[in-house]
Amino acid sequence: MKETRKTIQKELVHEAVMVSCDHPTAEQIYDSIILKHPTISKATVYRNLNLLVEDGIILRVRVLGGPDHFDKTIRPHYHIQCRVCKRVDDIEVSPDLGIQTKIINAKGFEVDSYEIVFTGICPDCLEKNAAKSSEGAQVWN
Amino acid sequence: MKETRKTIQKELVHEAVMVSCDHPTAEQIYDSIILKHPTISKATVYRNLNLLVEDGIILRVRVLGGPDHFDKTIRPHYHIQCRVCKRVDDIEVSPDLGIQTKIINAKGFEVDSYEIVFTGICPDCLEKNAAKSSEGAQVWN
DNA sequence: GTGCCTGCAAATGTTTTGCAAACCT
DNA sequence: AGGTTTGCAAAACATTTGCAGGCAC
Repeated sequence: MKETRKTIQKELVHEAVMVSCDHPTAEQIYDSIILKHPTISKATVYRNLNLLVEDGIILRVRVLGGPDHFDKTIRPHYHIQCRVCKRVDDIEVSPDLGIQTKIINAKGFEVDSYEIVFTGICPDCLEKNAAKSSEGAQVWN
Repeated sequence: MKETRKTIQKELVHEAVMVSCDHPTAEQIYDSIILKHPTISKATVYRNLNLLVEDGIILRVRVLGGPDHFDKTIRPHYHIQCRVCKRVDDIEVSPDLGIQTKIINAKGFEVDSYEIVFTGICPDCLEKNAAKSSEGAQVWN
């Protein structure tokens, strides 16, 4: 059994994720910590995020083609990323998808999990586009 | 309308994807081409893969936490990645998941797409583990 | 001949790692 | 004291980009 020590840095990283309302990236977590504790290094933030994920205290949200985000909510749920501003948010699917691994023809694979990442446009960016397009500008395609 | 020229390199990249039985990464495509055409550069492989994806000739398969894979099969389908050897394979889901974007409570997001990536263990790695564990070794947890 | 495409090297962005010093228990 | 953790810098990894020369049309 590996010993785990309590350090200020570990506490700060944990706190930063717990306090966040969105789903911050390692970079954003680093930026928020450095305001109060300017000597912390980015490597330490990454190391502690990995420890917290391993211990099941926080969730790693991988998105396609960008940095990982982190989530204080452990309960199983899905995520959506805005394709304009890259923000990640939780998503509830109703009714539950109920993907049964046994109904999957997996070519002999033993399926243990799946992840769904939705892509869309967030309310803020929808609104910004509505404003912009009324003056003839096309913000995205 | 942007002109598109026919080049040997473009042809080689296209061919390499079409000939593959698995779902190669850019690196693997580069490795296979360089055997017959040793002067091609990796940047050219990446550039041509991007062009082929843009033109809808091949599919980019993004997996979580690793390099992109490429797929000659355009028909919509899902993918599974072996968490041991990282191999990607096609997967058929029956019945169709039928995720309706309108039944999703998306917190005001306009949902336009989703991707599902399954994770599991491929037949080859299952077999290898069976052999190893009979002699007391644990290959993975 | 125009200008897209290539090869090379360097840059980018994200994350990990080697190492010596500092810290926790 | 002994082993962990930190901070820093450098490496690792996947991919993109700037540029000068080459090739397609």
